[in-house]
Amino acid sequence: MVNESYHHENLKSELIKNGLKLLDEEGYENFSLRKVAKACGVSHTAPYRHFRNKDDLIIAITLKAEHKFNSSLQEAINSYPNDIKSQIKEMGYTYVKFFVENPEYLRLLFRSDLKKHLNNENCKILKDNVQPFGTFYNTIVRYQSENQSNDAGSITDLNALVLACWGLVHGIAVLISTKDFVYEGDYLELTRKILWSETFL
Amino acid sequence: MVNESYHHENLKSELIKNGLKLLDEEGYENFSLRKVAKACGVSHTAPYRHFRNKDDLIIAITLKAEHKFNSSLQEAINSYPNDIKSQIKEMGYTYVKFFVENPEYLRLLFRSDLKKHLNNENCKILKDNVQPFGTFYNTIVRYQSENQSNDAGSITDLNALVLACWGLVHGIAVLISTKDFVYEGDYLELTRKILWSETFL
DNA sequence: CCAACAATGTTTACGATGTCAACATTACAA
DNA sequence: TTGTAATGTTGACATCGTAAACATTGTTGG
Repeated sequence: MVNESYHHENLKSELIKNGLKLLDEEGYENFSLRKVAKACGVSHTAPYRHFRNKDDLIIAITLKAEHKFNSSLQEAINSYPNDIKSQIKEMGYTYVKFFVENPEYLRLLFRSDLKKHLNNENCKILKDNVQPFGTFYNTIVRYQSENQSNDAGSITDLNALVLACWGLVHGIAVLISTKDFVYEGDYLELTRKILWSETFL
Repeated sequence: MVNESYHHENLKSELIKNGLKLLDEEGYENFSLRKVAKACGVSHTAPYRHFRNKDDLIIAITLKAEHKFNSSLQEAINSYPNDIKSQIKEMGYTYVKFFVENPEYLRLLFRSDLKKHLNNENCKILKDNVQPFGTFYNTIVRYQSENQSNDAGSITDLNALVLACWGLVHGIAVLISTKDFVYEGDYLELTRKILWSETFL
C-alpha cells in the first residue's frame, strides 16, 4: 500500500456521520455535498462512489436520524413497563422533547418532496425502517385493545385514534420548534400539562 | 417613452405572484430567483431592485400565502355564526384541508430557519401579519371565556389549550400532507371523525 | 423646457454548488 | 501475476445567489 490515504476504507459511514453533524451544526439549507466531502478529507466527487446523488445521501442520513429518534421513543416506553397509558403519555412527551432539542430533524424526517423522488428500492427501505412510526402505531394499538372505551363520543376508529395522538404530539413539536407558537414560559412544561390531562386519553 | 418594455411598472407584485405560482408548480426545493425573473420576462438581477435577497422575496410570498390561509379560516368561522364550538371544529377541519390541498404552503408558513435570519423589521412585519395564528388564538380565547369548564382533568391553562388545539390540527395536516401517515381511506373523513368526536372539545 | 436625480432594469463577473466524464490508484480474484 | 472491479481525483459544465458597474426611464425643481 503505497499511498495509505488514497482509499478511505469506510468512507460511506463517515459521510453519513459527518453529514448528520453538518446538518446539526449548519442546518438543512446550508447542507452541501462538497462540505461533507471536505469534512471527510476527500475530493468533492468522492461521495458519488457511494451515493447516486445528494438526496441519496440525505436518505441515508435520515435513516440514521430515524434510528436515534426511535431509540428515544422506545426508552420512554420502557420506563413504564406495565402502564400503557403512561407509556403513551411519556412517549408523546419524548416525541416533543426530541424535536424541540433537535429542530433540524424535523426537516429530515418529514420531507414531503423527498418521498416524491424516491425510487422503489429506497421507498421500501424507508418503509421497512420507519421504526418510529411503527413504534407509535403499535403502542396505540395495544392501548386500544386493552382499553375498549365505550364512552359515547370517544374515538373508536383505530386509524382516527392513531392520527389524533400522533398528530397532537407532532403538531406541538412543530409549533414549538419553529417558534410559531410564542410563549414566555416553559414549553415542555406546557406540553406535559396537555399530555397528562384527562382530555388526552 | 422609447422602449416601453424597459420599465415593467409593477414588477414587485408580479414577482410575488409568479413566485407563488412557481412554488406551487415546482416545489420549494426547485424555487429560484432566476426562474421567477425569467417568468416575469426580466433580467435575473432585476428582483434585487425590489427585494434585498432571495429570502426577502420568499417572505413576501409567505405573507401572501398567509393571507390566503387566513381567509380560509375566517370563512370557516363565519359559517357558524353563533356556535363557537362548531367554529373551532370547522376551522380545524379547514386548517387540515388547506394544507392537504396545498402541501408546499407548509414549507412556506412553517420554516424555522427563516425566522432565525429575520431582521427586526421583517420580524415585526411577520408578527403583524400573522393573521392565521391570531385568528386561531382569538377563537380559542372566546371559546374558553364562554365555556368555563370545571371538569376535573380538563385543560384549564389557556396557553395549553391553544397549543393542544393548534397542535392537533397542525400535526394532522403535516402527517397527511407529507404522506407519513399511510391510510387507504379518505384522510379528510378521518379528520372530521376526530374533530367532531367528544374527545376533542 | 430642461437638467439633475432617483427609481428601475441590464450586463458582467465571481464563488458555491450538483453532477458528469475521463482518468488514477488500489484491492482482489482468477 | 495480471486483469478487473472498487474507489478516489481532476476537470468541466450548468445553475444559482449576489455584488458592481452601467443604462434607461420617470420625475421634479429651476
